[in-house]
Amino acid sequence: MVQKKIRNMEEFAAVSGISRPTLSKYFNDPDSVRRSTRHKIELALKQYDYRPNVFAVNQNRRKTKNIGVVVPNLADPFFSEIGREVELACISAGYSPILLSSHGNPSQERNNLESLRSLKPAGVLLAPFGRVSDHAEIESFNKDVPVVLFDANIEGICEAFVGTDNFQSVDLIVEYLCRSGEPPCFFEMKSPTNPNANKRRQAYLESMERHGHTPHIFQAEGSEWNFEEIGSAEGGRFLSENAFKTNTVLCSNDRLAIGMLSAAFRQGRRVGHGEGCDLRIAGHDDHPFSRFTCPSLTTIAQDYAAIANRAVSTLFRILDADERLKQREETQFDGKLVMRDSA
Amino acid sequence: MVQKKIRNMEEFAAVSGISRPTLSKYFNDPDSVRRSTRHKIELALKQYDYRPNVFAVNQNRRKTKNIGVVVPNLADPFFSEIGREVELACISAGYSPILLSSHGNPSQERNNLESLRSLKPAGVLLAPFGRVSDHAEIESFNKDVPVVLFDANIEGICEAFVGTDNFQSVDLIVEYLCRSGEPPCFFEMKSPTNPNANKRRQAYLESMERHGHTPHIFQAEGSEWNFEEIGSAEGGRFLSENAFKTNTVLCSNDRLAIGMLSAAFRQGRRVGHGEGCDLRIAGHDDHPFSRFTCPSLTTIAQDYAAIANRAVSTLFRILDADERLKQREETQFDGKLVMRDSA
DNA sequence: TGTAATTTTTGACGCGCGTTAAGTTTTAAT
DNA sequence: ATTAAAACTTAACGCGCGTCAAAAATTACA
Repeated sequence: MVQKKIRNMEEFAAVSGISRPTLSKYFNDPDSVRRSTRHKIELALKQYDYRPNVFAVNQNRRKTKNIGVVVPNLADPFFSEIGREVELACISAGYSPILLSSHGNPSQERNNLESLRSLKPAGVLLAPFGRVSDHAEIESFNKDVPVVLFDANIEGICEAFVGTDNFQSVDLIVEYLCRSGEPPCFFEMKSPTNPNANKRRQAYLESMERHGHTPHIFQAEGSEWNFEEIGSAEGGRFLSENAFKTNTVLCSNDRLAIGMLSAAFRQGRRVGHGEGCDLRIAGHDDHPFSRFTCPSLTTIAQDYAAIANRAVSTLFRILDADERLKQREETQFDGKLVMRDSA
Repeated sequence: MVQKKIRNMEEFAAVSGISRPTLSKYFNDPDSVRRSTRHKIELALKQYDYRPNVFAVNQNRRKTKNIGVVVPNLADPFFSEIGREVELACISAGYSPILLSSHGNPSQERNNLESLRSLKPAGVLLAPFGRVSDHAEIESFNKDVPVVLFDANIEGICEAFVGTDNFQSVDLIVEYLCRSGEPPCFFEMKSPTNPNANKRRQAYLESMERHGHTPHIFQAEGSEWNFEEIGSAEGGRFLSENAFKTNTVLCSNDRLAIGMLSAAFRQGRRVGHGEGCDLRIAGHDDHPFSRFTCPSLTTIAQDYAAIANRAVSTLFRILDADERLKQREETQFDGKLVMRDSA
């Protein structure tokens, strides 16, 4: 069944017996044509595999069916996971996601937005760096294309933010740690670019106060993305110097915790809450590898799927209504405590 | 300095004093115009930030400046690393990489190639699943768009393949393990889809024979992408049953090894080559997390950058010459032994 | 300074599709 | 059967740029 190759919509109109404007309507929205013509078209589509030329289609449209998805670093499994969820949600809504990683480089974030501009996306889902992001650029971008932030919030910018409630989640694990042993110290990066890190520190301070304990914060030098390395080197240093005031350390995120666990192992420390253990380490994020650390890492699980879906649905609400939200929305999902062996 | 917004090349021609066809030539290849006009254009570009409309540009071109990059699973750090290297190499060559992940799903690999078709890419860099890839589809795709395979080879298909020489790398680590202790058993998935896995098994068999030892292969059930889980569950079972014939296990890849290390830890086994250790575990790939396992993982490092750069340069050689290679090329880089604490 | 080679300009057509306006057919309802 | 609404067809224009041919301008070289 060798069919004549269809070169354009004109030719497809000829073989399908449907006029070109109607076909154009159909490809724009299959439900916008009469049921019977839709059947005719789809029958013809099976015989002759024709697809509208993507570039010609988008040339005239002011908005495309593209959704930009920008994450700070795909090498971080957290973002590859949530990026995937977001991608899937976009596809099932009939949009084409374009996933861009900023490779841990804030200036790349600007580049990515810049390239997205020329792709005329209908909307953008952005997980920003935070403090080091180009706020002005993002704000200006949002004027042209609706942007929904996820994971990391930038106060007052863009249409909406979807993430995890760090105050709830940190309080949850602090409460658990206090209840089940010595109150935790807090281990983090010295100058985190990520706003979540700042919130977690704040949440730790408030939570400790609420539970009537003295907070102890330990900060690691370094500003790169190699958190494991930093957790291992700096966390290991604190450990070997016996700097921590209690036998329990809450790390600002799992990657730091993974590094610290490796340092603890090297130093022969017994980590965990069981018999013969003298150190407890906990994290935050439920990193895909946290189940396989030694010992497995007690942490907070963020609801990846919920965050991704809410971010996407919020964006689509804007796109469907074809107007911006009356008011900026912030959604924060609860984290869940994942009790494993390390604390 | 509020400049009039430029809407198209016509208007930019007006304000820059250069004719539209010359501008078109310039944007196609800046070196194709006279030096002085190039300067004029670039001067004007700084004043009025104009960019050619991507869609209009690509509508008429049969080939675009897009390069498709397809990897089986971005959630695997190996692929996010190598994907990044490939992206950077494309950008520095003036192309626009489009990174697509198949999310561990072979049928998604076909979908990705299908979507790429409509983007008329100049070339594609594909890390295929291997056995479960749609060979016919890939071969047919390669007829329209030159494809260079990397990481995983499919015999005789596409223009070229770039990867690691598994026979060299496995021999290297087998030799090391034999020299420094008991000869290794081999732990792998029962029905790996990845051709590298099969080569590594074969390489293990040959290497053991060469060194005069009896090979022992242990295979885990399961066919998913959660290698750590499988390594932990199945590898842990073999460990607890004392199934391994020697005290040394070479895992087919680091992710299996990471899982097995966690199982060994749970069982209280002392892993390593030092005093008081009764088990050695080694991996392959130098996964980003292998430095932070407990103990740190002895493994084989693949030369990510070399593979990525060679794959990209091979593709560009085809694009520049505008003709296919006379003969299919295969390049295999040597792996390097990374000695850490686990073996 | 003259001539040839190179580069640019002018003018025009085409790509494939979105979109509109006016006319025609089909459908649903009276 | 009558009528209005809904859906479709026909014809045509425009989008922004690639590309071509012929004419004009610039450069290189002797």
